[in-house]
Amino acid sequence: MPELPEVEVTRLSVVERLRGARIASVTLGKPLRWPLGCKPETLIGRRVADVLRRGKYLWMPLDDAGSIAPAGGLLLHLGMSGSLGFAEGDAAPGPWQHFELATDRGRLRLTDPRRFGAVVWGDRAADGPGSWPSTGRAAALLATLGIEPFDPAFDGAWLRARLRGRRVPIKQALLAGDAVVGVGNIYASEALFEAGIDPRAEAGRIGPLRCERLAAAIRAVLGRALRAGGTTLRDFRDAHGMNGAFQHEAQVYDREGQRCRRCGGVVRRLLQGQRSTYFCPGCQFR
DNA sequence: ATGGGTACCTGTCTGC
DNA sequence: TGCAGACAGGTACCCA
Repeated sequence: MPELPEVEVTRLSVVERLRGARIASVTLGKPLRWPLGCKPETLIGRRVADVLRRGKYLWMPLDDAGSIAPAGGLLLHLGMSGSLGFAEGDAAPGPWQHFELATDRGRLRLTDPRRFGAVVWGDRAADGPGSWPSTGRAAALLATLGIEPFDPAFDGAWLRARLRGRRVPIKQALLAGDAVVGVGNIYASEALFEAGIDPRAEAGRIGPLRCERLAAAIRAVLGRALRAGGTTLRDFRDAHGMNGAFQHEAQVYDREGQRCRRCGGVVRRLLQGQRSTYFCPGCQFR
């Protein structure tokens, strides 16, 4: 579900409350995608130092509280159907709430019906540079990620260099996340529409000018989605329970058979790598 | 190295 | 009404 805008909206909705919160207990429900990777007791008594985002991951570095335990934090992924929220009162966890971090600032819960999400302990060097995980699974998950789309270094030249030689369709290259992060199935279709590029175009054969347009389109679309509070197709909510509104702004996503808002042609759907792609044949070219 | 397919899991909707 | 099948925002992993 959540692509970069939804993850960032989620982050913004929890960061103030969690920053400085002291962990009192950890409760696990059904297994998520990966095991937590540490004993829950390891977390107790530590404070959440911050809530950061990298791609579609959230990273919560923990103060080590002067304990003998290793320095580290929690890496969260919302998968396809995950969302975060704070439990009200003493409500028992719902059937889809598989992780709870009880703190002195409230009880953070991950709700995730499909359980493609994850919460993973990440080690970081106690005196290492920065606060990101340095070893283990959490570090490995972050290691292959591409550039952040809002990084000033991300532009057409960067994109073109990362796509060079790749023969997969551009839509699939964007989803792979090793060139630029955060673009999922919705925003890949939307960005390609905005850039006027056919999703079937060979990634490595897109010229400099069109790469520039695509990089700009990715930033523009993600920015608009962020300002709209993300996209809520079904279950996405931020931690305040707010829906996103970008689905009303989508030009092609989930609009198969409807009129293109730009040219009046008919929006088409096709399958690429088992995922639906939406595009307008009248506005997008190879 | 790249690319294709499979797998994980559950809910919802469509069509027969 | 029941039921099978398709499909859903992600991505690691295995094999060619």
